[in-house]
Amino acid sequence: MNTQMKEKRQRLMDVALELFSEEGYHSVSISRIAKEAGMSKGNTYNYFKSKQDLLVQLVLDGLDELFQEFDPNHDGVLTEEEFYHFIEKLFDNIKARQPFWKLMFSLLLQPHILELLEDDLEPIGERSVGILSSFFINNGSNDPYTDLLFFSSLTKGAIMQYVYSPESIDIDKLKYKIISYYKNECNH
Amino acid sequence: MNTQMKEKRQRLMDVALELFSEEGYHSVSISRIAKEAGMSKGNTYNYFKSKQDLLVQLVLDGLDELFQEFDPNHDGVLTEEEFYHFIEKLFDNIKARQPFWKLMFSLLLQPHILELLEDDLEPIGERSVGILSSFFINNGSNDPYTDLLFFSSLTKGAIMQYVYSPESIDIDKLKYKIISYYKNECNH
Amino acid sequence: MNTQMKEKRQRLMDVALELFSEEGYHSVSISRIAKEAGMSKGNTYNYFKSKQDLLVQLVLDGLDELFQEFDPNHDGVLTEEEFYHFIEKLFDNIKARQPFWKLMFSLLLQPHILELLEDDLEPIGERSVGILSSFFINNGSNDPYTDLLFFSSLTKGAIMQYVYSPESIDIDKLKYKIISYYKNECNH
Amino acid sequence: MNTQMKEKRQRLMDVALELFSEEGYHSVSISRIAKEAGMSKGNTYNYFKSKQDLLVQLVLDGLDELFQEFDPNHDGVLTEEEFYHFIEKLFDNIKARQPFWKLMFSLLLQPHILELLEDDLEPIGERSVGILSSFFINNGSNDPYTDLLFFSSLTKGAIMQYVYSPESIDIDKLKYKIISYYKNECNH
DNA sequence: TATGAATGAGAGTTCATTCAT
DNA sequence: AATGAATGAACTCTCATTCAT
Repeated sequence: MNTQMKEKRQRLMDVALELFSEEGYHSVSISRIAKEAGMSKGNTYNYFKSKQDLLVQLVLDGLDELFQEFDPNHDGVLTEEEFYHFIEKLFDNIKARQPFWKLMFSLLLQPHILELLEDDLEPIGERSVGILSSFFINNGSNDPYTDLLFFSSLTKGAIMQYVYSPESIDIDKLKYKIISYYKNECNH
Repeated sequence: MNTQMKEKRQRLMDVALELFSEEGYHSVSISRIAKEAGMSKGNTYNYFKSKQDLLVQLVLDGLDELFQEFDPNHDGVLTEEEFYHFIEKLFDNIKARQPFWKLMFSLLLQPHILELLEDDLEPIGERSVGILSSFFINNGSNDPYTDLLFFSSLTKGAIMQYVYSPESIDIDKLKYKIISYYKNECNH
Repeated sequence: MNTQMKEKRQRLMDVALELFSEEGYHSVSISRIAKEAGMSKGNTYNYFKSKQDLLVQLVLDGLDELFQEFDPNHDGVLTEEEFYHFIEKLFDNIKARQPFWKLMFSLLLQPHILELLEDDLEPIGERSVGILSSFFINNGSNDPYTDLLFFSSLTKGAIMQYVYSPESIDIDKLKYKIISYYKNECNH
Repeated sequence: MNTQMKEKRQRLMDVALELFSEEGYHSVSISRIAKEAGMSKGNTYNYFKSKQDLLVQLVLDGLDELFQEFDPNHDGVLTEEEFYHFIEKLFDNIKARQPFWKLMFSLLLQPHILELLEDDLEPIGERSVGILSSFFINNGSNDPYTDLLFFSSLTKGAIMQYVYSPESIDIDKLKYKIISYYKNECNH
């Protein structure tokens, strides 16, 4: 695949991400995506073998980008400092890639679509669970599983509120409160 | 509307809630709902004047039930005890009415659908914001807005995780951790 | 059929005539007619065996009324005075029974519906042709057929214009002009 | 739009004109038109964006053709000779384009459909009224409005009779009688 | 006689996908 | 690689008609 094709493929994905996240997967037609990406309906099938495939690639690409940013490339052990840094980066990422997160969250609630991604999402989930559990254990938790649940509730809820109505949320204050919660030794 | 009709109407709503929440509003056709409810497609229009109307009734009915459980019929002031009680009841409700919450959350991420319900949801939202803000202020918060965000992130995230995969979540432990977080005087 | 039934039947026909003529046969549903006549959808089938039957009865009834008014009960010979009187009465009738004429004219252009009425309409047509042809012959016409065409064009066109937009037509002036045309000896 | 597409579009319009005029707009379905035009139902929507649009295009196209034939490109003043010529051409047109006139007349009696075309038809009507009124005034009429009504009744009635049953009408004789009526100085 | 729930066929329309060009 | 006409299945919704009550 040459440069020009890659560009077109990327343009399709950009447009699709924007539209899917704003209007929903089912409400956006292939011809609309094609038109807004400046190409013909039929030609999209040279880049993605179906509408669903486009969605899946979208998510996989998004997850890849996420990895590149978050993959600590280390032994899977999080220091306290790295944990705070992780939170900071997570919130930065949400702000920077709002449409992607919006799409992901809307898919989360539609298991039938999500099943297509299961194989790709599972290792990510497991790895995160592992790393964070270890972190909580290392920090003296006697119920790391629940601590993990609490943490992921907090972050998922924060993300959801932000992608749903970013203008009415002061996401930075929320982030600081979350960080300060974990810094507060009461919780150790 | 006699008993038999009420039953059929209810059956339609039950089926629709189940399917909408599992597969998404757009993926479920009226004919499918009709078939699973054991009647003809056309007949559903004797009960709901459109597919959208069915969705709206579903949500409004669900919210009504919610009110009956939560509307404390009081002055809008929450004591600490009532606040914990509220959390308890909220989690009970989520467990008891998982499909409804799943539907609500999937709608939350589809603004175009949500707009239909805006008028009904807004007063609820505003009321909750008012009551909870007052509570945080009364309990010594100097940033009730962020406290509210933190609280609603926690609960929304918890709900989302639970409705997405109830079998992999120990929702009770999470609930206790949330309650104990607020009981812990560190946060006062 | 007792009095009450006749009344209901008549009410249905009145409502149907009004609606069909204003909105068109296909645009008006049986349930709408039933509702506006103050009865149930199903019950209309005790009075007319189908929607089409209702239409046909409507037209036949209307034609009957027309007969009663126009049937000269004489030998089929029109004097000049009777001819002018006929025109006068025709225009009176159009003004008095505008919906009926509107319906008739809209059916005229839909042969497939009209075919159902062919048997009933044919004798009327033939009789009129006969009487009017004789009249034109008696008055010195050497092409009674064309005179008849001219006359029926005039009257049909006048009716059509009137039923289509009665408020923008001074039908009386038109009537007088038509009569005076035939009184004017130039045309003999 | 290339030649082949133009042909198919034209074929659709031809079929639709034939069917609409014979059976009425509401009685003819898009699938029927598609089938008789030899294409799939869905494909018709590549040529017309709705059934209504097809109808409107049909009428507008027909009116355009009419204009090309009738628009004298002059100052709006009709000489006597031009007036007779206009009648001749009108009757020629009716013979040549019977289905179009049949459709137009059937629409005339269905106000709800006609409203769609009001904006396009109004200027034509007004222009005709103006030109013909002037003609009657110039020819010594002291009631041009009624003369106009008389004239348009005659022509409308003639057209209607012809499109309704062309085989039973000698339209040429009727035309000559109309012309000779206006030539006859009695009417001056 | 009267009701209106129920049916089933069919309407207009959309759209993912294919395919000839 | 690129186009968009063409397909066919599916969609929401309507309505004449029937039938149990």
